Amino acid sequence: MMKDNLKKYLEEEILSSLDKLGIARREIVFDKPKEEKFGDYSTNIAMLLAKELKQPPRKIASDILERMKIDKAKISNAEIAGAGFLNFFAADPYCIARLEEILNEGSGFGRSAINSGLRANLEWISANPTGPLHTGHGRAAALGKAIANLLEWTGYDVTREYYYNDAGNQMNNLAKSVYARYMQIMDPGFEFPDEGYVGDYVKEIAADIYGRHGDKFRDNFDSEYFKSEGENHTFALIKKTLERMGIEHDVFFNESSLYDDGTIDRTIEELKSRSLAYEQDGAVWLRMPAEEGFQKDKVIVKSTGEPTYRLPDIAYHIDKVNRGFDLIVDIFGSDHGDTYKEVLYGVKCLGHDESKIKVIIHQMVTFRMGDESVKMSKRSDKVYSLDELMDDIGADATQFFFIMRGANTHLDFDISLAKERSEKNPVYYLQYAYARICGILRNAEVKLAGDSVKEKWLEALPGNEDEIRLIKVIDRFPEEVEQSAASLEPHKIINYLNELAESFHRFYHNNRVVDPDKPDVSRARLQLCRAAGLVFRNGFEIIGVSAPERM
RNA sequence: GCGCCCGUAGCUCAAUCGGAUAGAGCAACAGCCUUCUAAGCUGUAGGUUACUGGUUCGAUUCCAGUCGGGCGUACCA
Repeated sequence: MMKDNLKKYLEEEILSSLDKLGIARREIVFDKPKEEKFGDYSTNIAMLLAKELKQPPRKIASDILERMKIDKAKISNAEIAGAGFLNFFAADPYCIARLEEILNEGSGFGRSAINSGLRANLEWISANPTGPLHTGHGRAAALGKAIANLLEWTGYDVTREYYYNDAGNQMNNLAKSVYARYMQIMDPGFEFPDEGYVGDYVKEIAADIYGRHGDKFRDNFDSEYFKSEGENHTFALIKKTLERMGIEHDVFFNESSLYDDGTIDRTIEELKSRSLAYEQDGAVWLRMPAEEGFQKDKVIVKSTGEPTYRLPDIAYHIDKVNRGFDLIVDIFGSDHGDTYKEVLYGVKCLGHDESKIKVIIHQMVTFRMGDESVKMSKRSDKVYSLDELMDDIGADATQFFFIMRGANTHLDFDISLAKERSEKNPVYYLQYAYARICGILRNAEVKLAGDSVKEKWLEALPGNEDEIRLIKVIDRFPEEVEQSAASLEPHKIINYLNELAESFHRFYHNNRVVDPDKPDVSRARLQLCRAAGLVFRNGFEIIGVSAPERM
């Protein structure tokens, strides 16, 4: 890729300097300095060598620099600064020439092939069908959507997966809840179960059943029927919400399939035969050794004969490993922070490679409406659903807010703020920049009608400070995508897009793009705008928000 | 009690294997629209990176301890 040229070129030059100095080759790491005066690329190699060579870092830097052949067409300036940093400044003409390549790449600009040929599995949300998704699911939902995109942009073939369980107590509870609401239609005094699901959706399911079957089930609790009605209706709600968020899973993996094909039984036997599990008090316990950091053994099969969630989870992860993925990503809330370790341990001690499994633990989101905290429990009737959140602040802002911060930080989400002052919403800062670009292009169609881009349009670009800075930010997009994908942190893309918007807004403010008196400059700047717009569109696609052409 | 995570400007958060003067947005203050969208731009102010000690050329980052918050610590998921 062209964008690597400068870095690779500098790396080669430095390595060849090291050769001349008789210093062993090693990895040269370049940073993008925080401040412009420190250049576009910076390396601390001289400081790292100081101890080994027992020489002052600045002298080493000077030795290296003297032996480098600096091509002025690429690097306008190279200098030693601070404690011994080597700073390099990209030459303006070189940057400007990049524009043409970027525009040629088009919607592919930012994609890379570093992971092509590899397969990734991303499993997230995975809520059981006992109720609609609530705001507590939002962060994982939004993170997963963006991370799946990031992985695809670096070449992975991504399988988006949803794991669920439609058996067990929770579903029985849903069946009882639906039945109680059904009975209450005919007999308002009918008792509702203590632990029942109180959400309105349960009433709607009951009303639907009553509408179709009348009193057919009066005093006749067909648990399987009510369970299946509950599941179907609830899953429809969940999928509708996901669709609205722009999330589509490729695989819905039903936990019960692990029972049906005997996987669960085989897993138990294997654990027992390897003495990794034992029976006690009528239950089966998994040994959780203190050396691995565990506190005590855990039950994997209850004395009732029913497995706890850990056992199928272990079997499920082994299944994913066996499916041959090169990368397996799970996204959980911090309430699962301990249990995933147990699952990984189970996978490992049964002899499977757990190193391909990466677990993202996101911290809890604190929702509030002004000063009032918002509860998210499914068993409370004051649930704030993901749908309601999207109704209130829009799907874009919802997606954006959930991923704008690192997953591993506690997120404070003031819904009333996002509602009341949505025009102050950071997502609009980015989208507005894009809408502005579209506005300029529309204007150009009118004012510069009939003109087309010439072969040598680049020469007309004045190349002032605002333009050069904007180009440099645009050019960084591919490596930002790579880094963001490698660390599975979509918020980095948002930080980057923020920088892009800032550069663009400043450029826009100081430079008239469409000027019929200067058609060549206009066309050159239009191309710059197109390149910026391209990165916004591609960036929005990754983080999962829309690219509005008007606002 | 024990384990994991977090603690950075008034608020919400960044900070690229440990790097240069710790950065944005919001809120505050002062400016900028006869010009492609002012949902914008420019400037000012705002900090003992919770605290203490350690490791080193250099620590928000790594280590130990203390304090504060979140989540776990179920034969729930």
